[in-house]
This record gives sequence, structure tokens and C-alpha cells, in this order.
Amino acid sequence: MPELPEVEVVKRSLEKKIINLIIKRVVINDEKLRYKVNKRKFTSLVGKRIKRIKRRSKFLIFKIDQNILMLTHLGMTGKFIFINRKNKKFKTSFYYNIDNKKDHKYDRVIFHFCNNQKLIYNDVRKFGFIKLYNTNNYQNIPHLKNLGPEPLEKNFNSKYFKNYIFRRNRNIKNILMDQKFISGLGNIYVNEVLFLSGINPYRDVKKIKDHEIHVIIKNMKKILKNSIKLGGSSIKDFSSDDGKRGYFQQYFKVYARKGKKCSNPDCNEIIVRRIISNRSTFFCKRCQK
DNA sequence: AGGCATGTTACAGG
DNA sequence: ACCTGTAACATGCC
Repeated sequence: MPELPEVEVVKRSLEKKIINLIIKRVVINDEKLRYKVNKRKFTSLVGKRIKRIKRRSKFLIFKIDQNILMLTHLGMTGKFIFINRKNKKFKTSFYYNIDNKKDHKYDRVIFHFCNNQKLIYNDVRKFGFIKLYNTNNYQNIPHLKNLGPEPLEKNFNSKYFKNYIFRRNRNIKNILMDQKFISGLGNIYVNEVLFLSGINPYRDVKKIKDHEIHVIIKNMKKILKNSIKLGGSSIKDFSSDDGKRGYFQQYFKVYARKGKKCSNPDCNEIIVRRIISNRSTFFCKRCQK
């Protein structure tokens, strides 16, 4: 689920629900997330209010009373589920069914608020984490310190791009996956951006022309913004109980399409799969040069 | 049974 | 000290 657009959508939907709520109790069902969830430390949250939520890259930062920061990362399978007093569904993810006991098996941490409202952190694979810090400056947190610019911010532009790739011997897929270069993209969106931009993932960054850099940046911003919009509109609609498929999967042009025909209407080439930077990489040999 | 999975980071080697 | 690539983490689903 979580690359930048998904995390942004989670952030926006949580904002509407939990800002100004006071934490009444924290229940830790499994302290063995990526980092140990310390029960005593989390008890200090009781009686405190969630003031605001920020996103940096794929991290969420909860600002809480008395200069407490709660940093979370969803890893591969982390999700937040808000439940209101009527126990009515509010999904922040499409793989979670509140009526399904099996899904509750992976509820790792539960924040209880007043009126029986609660926020569940659910994570099957436990690559995600929740950490507390006694500071109000999140820039200094080690996890966030070395992150590159946000792809949707103005400081990520062609000048920055050109300057960074100058004299580096790496392929374009590898560098777009590098959170020090740009923070927030993951394997799916990198695949999609390169397909849309007609760039072969193996392409040496030194051999990328200026106009291609522009195309990559333009497509990247477009895809991310569009995904946030789609997620936003999907997440508003909680009537559907079909939790099987994430909204973004329907729009993949190249990711996970190995063996299928290229999405470009005038192309009959078959999408291939290779491993680049330890991750599945899908591309069209004809459309991506 | 074995390969695969949206992520980060510890570690080894240059 | 920096830069880069690989493996590990935990669990479920084809």
C-alpha cells in the first residue's frame, strides 16, 4: 500500500478524524514491530491530545501535546484504521475488513480515545514502526535527516536533478529509488514514471538528455498528484466492502504486467520483468529506450 | 515447495 | 568518511 500518495491519503483522512482527540489508553498487542514498541513509553501518551499530523516522504509525524512526536512508517503492509463510536467502518486501506476476525489478528497497536473511538495500527509483516520522540523538531530525527527533497515540492526540479546525477554511474531506476536523491517514490511509482516517460530503467543517468529530465519530472508530479486524487476520492467512499483490490492497481500501465501487451495502443511488444536494485522491474523494450 | 511482495537499514567492501 | 550493493527483517499468498 504505502508509497508517497498512499501515505498522503492516509494522512488526510486521519486528519479529519483524530485531530484534537485525547488519548485515553494505548493497547499494545505486539511490541515486536520493526522497532520495539515500549509499553511504558507509550503510557506517557495517556491524557494527551493529537495536535496535528505531517507527512515527510513515506513517514507520518503526529504532533502531540507537550512536545511529543510520534513517528510512524507503514513499511510494506502497515495501515491505520479509525473506528468511531458506532463501530462503523472507516477504512484507510483497502485490504482491511473490519468485520473479518482474520484482519484483526494483525492489529498491533490500538489507541483508544473518548466515546469508544479508536485508531488501530495494523501490520501483517511488521516492517512498519511507531516511535516516540521528546522534541518538536522533526527535522532532526535520524530517520528523516538524510531524506532527499519531496517530489512535489519546488526544490525538486531539473537543476537539482542534473546536479545530482552529474558524474554518477548509476541507472535511472536505481537513482529514482534512492531516498537520498528523492524521497517518497517506491518500486511501483518508479516503474510507472519510467514507462510513461519512455525511459528504459537500465539507462545510465549520465546519458539522460535535458528534455528527458523534464519529461520524467513532469510525469512524476502528474502521477503522484493523480494518485493522491484517486485515493482521496476512493477513500471518501466507504460504502464498498470489496477489500480485495487497491484502487491504484487498476491504473497500472506497466507494473506487474509481465507477459502482457504493452499499454500503448500502437505497440504489440510484451512487457518484460527484470531485477534492478533488488526489485522487480517491468518495462517495454520498444517504448522505453 | 519456492518465489514473490508497495520498505528501510545494517553491514561489508571498495 | 563516503559511496554502493546485498541481505535481513516477518508473514502470507499463489
